[in-house]
Amino acid sequence: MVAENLLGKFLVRDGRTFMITEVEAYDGFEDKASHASRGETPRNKVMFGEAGVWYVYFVYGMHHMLNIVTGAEGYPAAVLIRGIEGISGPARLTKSLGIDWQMNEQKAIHASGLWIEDRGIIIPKNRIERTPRIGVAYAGEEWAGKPWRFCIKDRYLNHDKFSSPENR
DNA sequence: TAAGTGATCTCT
DNA sequence: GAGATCACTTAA
Repeated sequence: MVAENLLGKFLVRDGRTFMITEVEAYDGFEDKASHASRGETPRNKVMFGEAGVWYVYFVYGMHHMLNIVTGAEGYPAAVLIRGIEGISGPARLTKSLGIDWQMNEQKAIHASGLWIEDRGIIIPKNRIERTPRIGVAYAGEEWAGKPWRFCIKDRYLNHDKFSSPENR
């Protein structure tokens, strides 16, 4: 799965690099927790496009969320970047990196100012925690219960709010 | 634990 | 057009 492989890669923004520590997958037409589950709309159309493109949207009247599109063209899938080294929480992440709607539909390449680098770090399976996704209870048990959230179990990363997943 | 906040989607 | 909802955070 693509989501799991993003752990340990680096998010690069304006010359600053941050290791990705927490992600969630949203996959396919059936996934009731995904914006794509009710068909293509102006907002989610980027999820249906090519992989390697940012999907940024605005929720709760104040927060931007950063996702990377992963599926094949025509198949809606994306990974929500929920946390990076030193920062936990998807909205805090976008806020501190200055990411907003302008990044939506941009490619994750150097020219866009925001991209992902593989520096050869491999996170051992036993340091990866799998849990249900956060904040998607509305999707019903079947989909909200899917263990599609991945984070690095490392008490020395994200120690500020690392225990927040249990709070749900 | 609840309120804040506004874009987006669904239904009139 | 109106009303409900929401892949969250913060302060208490």
